[in-house]
Amino acid sequence: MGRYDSGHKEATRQRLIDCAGRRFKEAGFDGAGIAALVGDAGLTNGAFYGHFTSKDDLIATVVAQQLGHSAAHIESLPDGVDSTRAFLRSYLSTGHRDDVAGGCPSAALLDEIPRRDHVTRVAYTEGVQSIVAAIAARLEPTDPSAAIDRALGIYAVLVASLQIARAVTDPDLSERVLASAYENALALAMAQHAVDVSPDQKNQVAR
Amino acid sequence: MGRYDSGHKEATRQRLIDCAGRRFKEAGFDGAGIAALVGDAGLTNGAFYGHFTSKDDLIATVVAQQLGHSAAHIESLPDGVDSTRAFLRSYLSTGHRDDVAGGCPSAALLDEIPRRDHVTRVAYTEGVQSIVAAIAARLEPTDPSAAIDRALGIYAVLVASLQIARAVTDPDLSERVLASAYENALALAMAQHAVDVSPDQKNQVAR
DNA sequence: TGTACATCAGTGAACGCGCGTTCACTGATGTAC
DNA sequence: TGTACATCAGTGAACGCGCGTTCACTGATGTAC
Repeated sequence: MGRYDSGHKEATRQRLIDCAGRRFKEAGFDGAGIAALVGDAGLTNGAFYGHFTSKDDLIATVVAQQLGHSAAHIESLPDGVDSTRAFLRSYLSTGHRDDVAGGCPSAALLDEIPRRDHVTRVAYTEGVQSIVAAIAARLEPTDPSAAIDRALGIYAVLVASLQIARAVTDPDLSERVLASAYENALALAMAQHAVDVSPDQKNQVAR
Repeated sequence: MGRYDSGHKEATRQRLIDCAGRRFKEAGFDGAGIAALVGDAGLTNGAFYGHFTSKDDLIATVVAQQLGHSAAHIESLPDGVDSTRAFLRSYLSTGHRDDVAGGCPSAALLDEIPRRDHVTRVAYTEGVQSIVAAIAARLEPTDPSAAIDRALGIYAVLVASLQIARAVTDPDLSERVLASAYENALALAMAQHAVDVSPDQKNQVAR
């Protein structure tokens, strides 16, 4: 046996993943260097390769865990409309907007995912499916398939609105983006689709 | 006078901006190098600094133009619901999904904007306002302020759905994301908000 | 109990590489006389 | 008409720098005998 008790290396690895999550969300995958995030975890750069085979390996691991946290958070929420409202409020709060490092991984990193390797994209795919399923489970499950479709729309509104609220320099506009996203997400969550076209009409539109 | 006719330098500058737009959307601001994009425009790297003071200067210029193109495109659309539907269809098409370099700048770059300098963020802010105003102008303008709120939601659904459709490895899921985004965007475009809460109720929710 | 050795998480200097940026230079053209 | 010079968009080698990655080494501990 070595100098450290069992579980020590695993704990260090987890610390690296958590620090990397914060750094990646703050600076992007390209913008966050190994030396910096390994320093956050209280190590020096050489230690990194005892835990991960490459930066891409770390990225895939971080993406899987971060999206897993999102899904687990939504699943842990109590049932009911009030709880759903509270979730939308907190997701679209200025606190969340201003906490990129600790916030939603999709809002911080989504458009960089398509540029990453296959393992990372698979991790993201599975994560999104879990999150959307968790949102769908909160909607009236009369039609599970329709609930997934609405959940996708809600997640899209949340993610892009947070992205826009963060990108924009005008504070009033930023708050308006968050406020209108709340209304729009709630509309998708509560309402049946106002436009309920028949399959025939759908095909006409698709043409 | 020099060796080139008047307008030559301006044309070269525009060529650099266009090539940079494609490269940035493909590889991200960090991932696209000056040498590569200057090569696309048929020049060598030293020529760059005759046109821009820095890479950040180029980025701000590209962001302003790219979002300007988005707004101009929407403004150029004919009036009417059918035209709106056609726009949503084409934005959410697999063709657009697979053409990152030629497609929507927000879908490709949004979450990198908050990390860029102030000039770039101001350019983005103004661009988003134009785009949202152009979308709002297509909605029944009974209440202009409410139209802006719905337009923000529509833009959010479009952008994030395209991002997700690009990130995901499962082709069926990718197409479903696009299809459900169409339904959700249309619902926001056509319907009055199903949940039309009074100010009092709003405050209760906000608590 | 004491000594020699194995283990292994972490160290830190060094590597090649590509980046953004600089700068002395080129060379085709227009202008001055 | 001919020659010398100014202009200026573009060239291409070079710069310092930080990146991801490698690797010989350290040193605190457990094990063997």
